[in-house]
Amino acid sequence: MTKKIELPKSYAPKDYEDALYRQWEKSGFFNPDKLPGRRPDSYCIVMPPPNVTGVLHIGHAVMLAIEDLLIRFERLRGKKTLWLPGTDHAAIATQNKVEKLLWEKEKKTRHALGREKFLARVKNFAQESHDTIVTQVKKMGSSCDWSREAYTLDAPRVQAVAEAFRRLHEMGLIYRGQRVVNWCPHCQSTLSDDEVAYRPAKEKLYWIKYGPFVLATARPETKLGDTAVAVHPQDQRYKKYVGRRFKIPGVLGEFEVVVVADGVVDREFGSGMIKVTPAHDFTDFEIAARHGVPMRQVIGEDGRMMANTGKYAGLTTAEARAAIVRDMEKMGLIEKIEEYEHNLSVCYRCGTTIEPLPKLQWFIAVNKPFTFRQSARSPIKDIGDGEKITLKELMSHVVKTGQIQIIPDRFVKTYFHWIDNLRDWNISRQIWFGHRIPVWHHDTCQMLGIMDTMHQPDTWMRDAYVILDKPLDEYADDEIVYCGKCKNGYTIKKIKEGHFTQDPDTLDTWFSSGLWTFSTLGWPAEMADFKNYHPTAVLETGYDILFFWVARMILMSLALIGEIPFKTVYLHGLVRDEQGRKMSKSLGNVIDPLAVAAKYGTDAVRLSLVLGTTPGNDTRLSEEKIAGFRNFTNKLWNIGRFVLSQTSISKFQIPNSKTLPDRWILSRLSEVTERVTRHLENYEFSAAGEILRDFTWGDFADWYLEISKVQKQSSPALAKNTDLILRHTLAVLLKLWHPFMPYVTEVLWRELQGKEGGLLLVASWPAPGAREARAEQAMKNWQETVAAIRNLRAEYKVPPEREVEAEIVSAPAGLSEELAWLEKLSRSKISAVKKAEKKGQAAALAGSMEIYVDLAGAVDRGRESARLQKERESLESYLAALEAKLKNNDFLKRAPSAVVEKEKEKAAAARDKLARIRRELTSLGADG
RNA sequence: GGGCGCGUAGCUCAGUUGGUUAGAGCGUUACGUUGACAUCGUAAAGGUCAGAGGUUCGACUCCUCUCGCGCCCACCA
Repeated sequence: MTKKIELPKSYAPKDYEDALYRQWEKSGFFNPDKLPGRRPDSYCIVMPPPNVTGVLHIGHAVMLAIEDLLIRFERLRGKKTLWLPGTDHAAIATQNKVEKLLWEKEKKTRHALGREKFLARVKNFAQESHDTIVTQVKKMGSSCDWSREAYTLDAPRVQAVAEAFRRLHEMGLIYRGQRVVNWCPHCQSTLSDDEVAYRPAKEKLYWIKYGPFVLATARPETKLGDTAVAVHPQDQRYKKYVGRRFKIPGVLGEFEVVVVADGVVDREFGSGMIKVTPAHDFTDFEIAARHGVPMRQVIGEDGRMMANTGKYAGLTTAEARAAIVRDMEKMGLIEKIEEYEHNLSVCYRCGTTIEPLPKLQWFIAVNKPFTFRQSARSPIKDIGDGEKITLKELMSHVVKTGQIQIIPDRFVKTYFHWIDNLRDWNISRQIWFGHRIPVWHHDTCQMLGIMDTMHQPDTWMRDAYVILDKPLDEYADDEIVYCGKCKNGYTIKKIKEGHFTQDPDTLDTWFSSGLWTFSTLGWPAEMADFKNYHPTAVLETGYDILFFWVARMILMSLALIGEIPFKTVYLHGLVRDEQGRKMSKSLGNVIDPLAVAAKYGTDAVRLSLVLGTTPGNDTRLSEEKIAGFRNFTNKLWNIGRFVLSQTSISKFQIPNSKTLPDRWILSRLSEVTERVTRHLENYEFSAAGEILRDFTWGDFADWYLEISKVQKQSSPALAKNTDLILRHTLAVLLKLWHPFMPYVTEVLWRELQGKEGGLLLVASWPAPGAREARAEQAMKNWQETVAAIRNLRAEYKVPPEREVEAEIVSAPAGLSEELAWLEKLSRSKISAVKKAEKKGQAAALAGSMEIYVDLAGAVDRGRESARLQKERESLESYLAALEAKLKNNDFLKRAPSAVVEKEKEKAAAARDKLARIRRELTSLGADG
């Protein structure tokens, strides 16, 4: 016998959460190596690393809730589970943040501070931000293994990045090239295509006289960099000009262009002819490349006109545009100006208009075949080791063949579409914070390249370097490296003496996060973790970074280790406010997950983010919703409180002798266990949670708990058995709920099991027991009986304290055994009769039973008959529909026989019920 | 310009291979403090599943079109 336990009346999360988390952490069970029992199967999720730019937001909370749910589920199922946490240095985002702070507080730019000092500031900021985030991740109850925590910019990851760069370069996938890139004049950096956002803007379209032609342009200032004119190859109007050169009068005098024919030109837009500015437009750059047209850069990295633009030099592009238009008008070169709307390319971080510029950059080639190397233990299906293939082909292959599954699957299409449009990935960034590109340029060759500007400097310069994949002082002085251009060997000593200069650029932040699934597991070293956990099981993240991140991880993993990074991608939706707007600080509609967790409990917040949501769809969150789930955690708490305070045995066995309600609740529990398990396996978290909630609140609390009160008063033996069922059901429920709401379940588990019971965290997932269909059906009838009596009571406003008398006609066998609880729950005195004896009773139907409730003269006959007539009508139309269906030969002939049978049964039941209602009505009429 | 998603009860959303008299929570209404829980209980009202066609014995579910909302991608200068 254990002593009865007293718990507070309502659940106060803050009294338990922190202590429990510490207890979990201390137990060591977050670390898969310390989990108890034999665990042959590994299961690993690497956490999408939050940026060290600030604090945790509600999006992180969704990510943590779902991943912790998966991890706890699989841990309970006996897998060796690793959830590997970490943070992301988020290069541009973090640098911008610190630059902004620096400017606000000290009115200094990063250049005023200098690279080293500035980086020290960023490092401090990142550290503080990291510490906050870790505390917050813990607050959410995340059961991740902190002993393996990683950071995208810590020493092991720096090593992995350098190694990855060197290997990809060796494979011929990384190259240096002169290309027009997205340049943000504010961030002073290039951006990848995905970092460009679009903003609709009203702009002017200038129709200009262009030598013998007229054409339309939105950017007259780029005329200074024009080197060609392009038309559509099939355009009859201009065919005769193709290949010819023309002198074009301009604001700085005449210049020469060549007319080329290219398919990208739209004959319908403008005059069907475009001016080509290879240095400042992506399309133009490609046209120029296809036709060997020279390039002339006129806009600099500061977003201003360069020295070669005469009197316009130094003006911003906007100023230059105004000035040039004015000058052209004077020269009579402007034909007309139209208004039109189009999408302006802007920096997704700061909103500044993008300037396309030519720059020497590092790229990853996605369309270049390379020699694919398979992983020995987890090879990619249907691809041979050593096969020549492009990254694009590989990336679509693994998704097309289902080796990587994306949930929800509609994103597969989006993924393919993205791949189809993918261009070489620009990985250089002209910012300071991040992974420095591990390349040292050979100064002599660089000089020769620059002197050779008349030719193509980039082809010369792009090979003039060595790659050093570790810090300079880790090399021996006499080690020799070779310049890729002059092919001469140089000692490290020479490099130290300053004959080489390190590339000033850093890598795109997605380069390092692309390695995340394996750089966190020890790669490039062949560590046990890497062998045990790669490929990882699931990558869970928001659909908004499918391209940025998910696709990059697939790319890196395939190229570098010949494996998929994860088997399943689960994409959650974005959390919006109750009006469906994005949460943002400026709108003031953000819900801070930690604030609401403090107010309503972490479990409630987690439930509100998981239930009522579907993958890939945005959800609306309100405090009311969270409060609703707080109510539920309290409900569970009180269920636990009741069981704990009412039961006085500590055993967990199911008794041999069981009542109908006992058999019913166990059967239902089996069904729930089975369905919840299946839904969780299928990533249907919401469905699993709803089934559990309905069972917990409905079947268990509303019915079984109430029935148990009656059973416990019946006999000592029955009371003991009831206790066993109560404790068993609660124990199973706590396990099933644990992945959703770890805290309250762990507290109740401790109270239920005592110290010897161990932590719920590492308990075992329940296996469904046997189902008892007959018990479920019988119970359903009795529940309907209770509901029918309650219904009539409510209808006639019988005060709750008053007991009524009820007669049941054609009650099935077994009524006497259930009588006690039926009477208690319906607050009635029930007797079985052959035929209703008393007058003035209200009637209802439950299953095959007819129930009469004596309302002691309170029955309003008119109302009673109106009620029955209403029921009759709906039943009649229902039956009519069924009968029509059953008369339909096509239905009988074509529908599966099981369906036909089912419809027949329904019709029979309806007919029976209808007959009885009609009887009621006549008796009601006869009485009057 | 392409592509995707959404439109189901007043609100937020479920609805798993087409076969229920279409469900839940919140809200509303009525009654209620019966020793776990008022962060609660019992019961009720509330939907021509955006609209129009089509396929089918049968459509919330599949197809086509229309309307409304949202998102993503794109080299119309």
